[in-house]
Amino acid sequence: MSKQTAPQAIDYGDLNTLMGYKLRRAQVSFFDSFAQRCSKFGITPGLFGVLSLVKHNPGQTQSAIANALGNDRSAMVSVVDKLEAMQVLVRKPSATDRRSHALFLTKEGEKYYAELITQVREHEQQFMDLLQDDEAAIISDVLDRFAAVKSS
Amino acid sequence: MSKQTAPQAIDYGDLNTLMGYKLRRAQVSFFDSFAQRCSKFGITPGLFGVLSLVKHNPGQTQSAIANALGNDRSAMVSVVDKLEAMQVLVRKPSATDRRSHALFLTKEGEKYYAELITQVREHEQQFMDLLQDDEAAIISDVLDRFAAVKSS
DNA sequence: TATTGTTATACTCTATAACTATA
DNA sequence: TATAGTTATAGAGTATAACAATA
Repeated sequence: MSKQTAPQAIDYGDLNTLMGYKLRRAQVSFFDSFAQRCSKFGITPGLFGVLSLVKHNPGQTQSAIANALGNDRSAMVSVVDKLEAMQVLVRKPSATDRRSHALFLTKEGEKYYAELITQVREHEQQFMDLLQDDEAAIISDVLDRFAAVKSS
Repeated sequence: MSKQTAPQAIDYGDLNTLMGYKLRRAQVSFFDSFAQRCSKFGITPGLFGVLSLVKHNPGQTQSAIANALGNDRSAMVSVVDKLEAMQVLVRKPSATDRRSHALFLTKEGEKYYAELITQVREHEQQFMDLLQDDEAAIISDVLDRFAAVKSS
C-alpha cells in the first residue's frame, strides 16, 4: 500500500469563519496566479506596483513613490535598481533638488508596460469572471473600506 | 517654511482599478490591525493559524498541519518550536508512527486560545462593522472563490 | 523506496540605523 | 536642522536539498 493511513480530513474550525484568513488565502491565490501569468515579463506584484505608479506619475521621487505604496525609502533602492536593469525605468536628476531622483519610464518601458497591463487586465478578468452582477462593485468597495482602517 | 514643495497628490492610476492591489492593501491593513490588537498575546497571524488548526484537529502531525495551511513542512519546525516555548502546544510521539509527532494544545494552551479567540473575534467584528446587511456573506463567498483558483 | 522531522541554506520582503550630499 | 538616496544589517517568511530514523 502506498499510504498506511488515509489522509484525514482537516477541520478548519475557526479559520473558516475568519475574514482575515479568507482574505489571506484569496490574496495568496491571486498573487500566485499573477506571478505565473506574468513570469515571462520577469516581474512581481511589487515591481509592477512601482512601475505602474511611475507610469502614472512621471517625475516623482523615490520617496514619494515609496510613501504612496506604504513602503520604506530604503526598500525602493533595489526595486528601482532592478527596474533600471530591465531598462524600463530611469533615474534622472531632479531639476529642483539635487538630493532626489526623478523617476521616468523609458521608451522601452512604455512599450513594456503597455504589453504588461494587457496581461494584468486579462488576469483580472479571469478572477472577475468568477463574480456575478454587482458583486465586483461590492468587493471593490469593501476592500477599500478595509484598507482605510488605521492601525494606530 | 517646513517643506519647500507641497507633497504632490499621487495618481494611483491602474492600481486603483485592480482587484489584486485592493486585495493586498486590505490584507495588509487587516493583518497590521490584528498584530496590534494581539501583540500582548505574543502571537502572529501565522502562529495563530497553526494553533487554531491544532486546537480543532488535536493529534495531527506537523506535515498534516503544514499541508492544510499550504506551507512546507520545514517551515513548521520553528513555528512549533515557538508555540512549544510559549507552552501552549506540545509535540507528543505518535502512537502509530514513530517518525511523526502528534500535536496537541496544552492545558494552558486551551486557556490561552480561549482568551485569544475572543480578541480575534472582537477584531473581526471591528471590520465586520464596516459592512452592511448581506455584504459580509458576499465577501466571504467571493474570497472563497478567489482562494479556490488553481494556479498551475 | 517513500515519508517525517530536522538542519542547513538561500532568497525575498521589510524595516532600522547611520552615512553623504544636499536643502 | 531636516530630507533624499544609499548602505549595512537584521528579522520575518518561505522554499529546496539532504540527512537520519522509520515505514
